[in-house]
Amino acid sequence: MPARASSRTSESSDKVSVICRALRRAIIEQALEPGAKLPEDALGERFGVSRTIARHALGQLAAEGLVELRRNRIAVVATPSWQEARDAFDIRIELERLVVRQLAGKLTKAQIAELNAHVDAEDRARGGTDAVSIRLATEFHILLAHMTNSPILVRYVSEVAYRCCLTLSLYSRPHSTECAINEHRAIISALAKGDAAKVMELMHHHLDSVANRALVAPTPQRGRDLLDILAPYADEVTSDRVVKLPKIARRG
Amino acid sequence: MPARASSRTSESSDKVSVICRALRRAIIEQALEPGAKLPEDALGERFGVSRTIARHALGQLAAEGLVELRRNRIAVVATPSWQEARDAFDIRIELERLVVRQLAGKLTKAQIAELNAHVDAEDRARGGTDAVSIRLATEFHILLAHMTNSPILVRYVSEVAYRCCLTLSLYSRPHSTECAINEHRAIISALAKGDAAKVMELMHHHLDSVANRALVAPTPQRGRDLLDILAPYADEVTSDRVVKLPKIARRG
DNA sequence: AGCGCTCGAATTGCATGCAGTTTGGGGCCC
DNA sequence: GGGCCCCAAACTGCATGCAATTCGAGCGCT
Repeated sequence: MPARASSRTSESSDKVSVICRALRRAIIEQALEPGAKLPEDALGERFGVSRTIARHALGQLAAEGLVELRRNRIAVVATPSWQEARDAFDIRIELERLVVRQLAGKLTKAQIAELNAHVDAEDRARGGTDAVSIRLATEFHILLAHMTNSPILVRYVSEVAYRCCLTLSLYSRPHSTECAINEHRAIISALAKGDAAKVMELMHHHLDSVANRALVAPTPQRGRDLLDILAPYADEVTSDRVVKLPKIARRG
Repeated sequence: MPARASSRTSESSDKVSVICRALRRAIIEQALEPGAKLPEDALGERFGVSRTIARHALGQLAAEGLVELRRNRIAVVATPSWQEARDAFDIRIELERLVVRQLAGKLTKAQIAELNAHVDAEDRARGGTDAVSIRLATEFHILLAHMTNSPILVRYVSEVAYRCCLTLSLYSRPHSTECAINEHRAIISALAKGDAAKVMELMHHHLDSVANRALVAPTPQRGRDLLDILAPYADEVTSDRVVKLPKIARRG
């Protein structure tokens, strides 16, 4: 059985979804950096909708972990901690091993062609900006997930992949896409051969090496992170006894 | 290292979150059955808020997969297909294996006591309704996830566990909680011993057996599912050429 | 100059109103 | 009697308005 029927994965075509998609893309391409402010008015005006819609979109993005929402405060692009980034990658590894396990030996010729075409596109994009390369690499993984025809799996892989994208932009240095592309090709060929164990191992190694290249060290908190450093220590105060930190961290 | 600092997992205390929690619970306790209608007005009135808020809550729940939202139509409690249920369990197995792998040998005495206390509560609830038993069993798994202190993992495990809860209520028969409780105890003791491989195996078997007990067969589509049966066949039409099905399926 | 304080502008939280769509029931025709 | 159509009621999609809160620039004090 090559595939189940394709299924509507919510996210239809109402205005909220459109804005979500636009923002998601802007975030993973780093047009919007982590910490960037997202006022409802501004979004609404930019996309030609009311605050209500913009607000709703921010809610969805927050549920996906791409945006941070604090009561009465301007929404900002999420700034995952190093630990959260590591957690995301750990989850991603398990999910994507599941993806390729389900897919091994089950792909049609057309699907394999589609995957190869995508990697070709990645190849062509090597001259372009890092952001586009990263986006394409991420979309390769999402394309794989789609081929399982499991809407739930698609959703989780997409979400966690986007989150990883986000952390890459935070903690990663230059980023060599070369080997990633080769690894993608290796995965495709192992999938075609139908060697489930092999392809799971390849995927595991692929993601692990991406993670390790990116999340180099428990990074001595570069930049804005003073608040994060202090957060654990302030964590025992009850939520109403909020510690008013002195103004240290500059804001985006 | 027993634990990282506890972290705010969104879902603070605004009205939207309150409604989400209430509905979530109502759904997993089957007070609201799959297919039940959720009109914005009614929710708003019941919870003393405006439609805006109710609507937003429904949006969140839809993102979690507990509610189905179709444009211009009343929201309904999700009715996962058998295949979706199976997919959810597959994902859940991988995620929870990750949970116990991270937890094995890392739990404090206090945490083990907390787990045991929870299972005791499950035990005491055996006389009560099925719905409560199922909820408690689910909450055991979520409690485990919390102990990893990985907010992302907590979120995914919670979501997928709730989804499984929902499918249990759809496809499962009487449900014997006995063995589940014993399996929970076995997992706790293996966690305490720190045998990661063993506990992963236990968790895998536990969830697999719950799934198999529940999702007995590719169920010959009992009840409402005529539309689902036909869906794949209608799937090649483009979205504007919608096939108008004759009025067959009665609605909730 | 540096620090804190205050107050207007910016922004969010939420309710309400209006327009467009869906729903379902009653009447009409066969 | 059964099927079809039409229409009012129900409901959603979305914008706007108002109150409450936060933000941040400027002012005065040290």
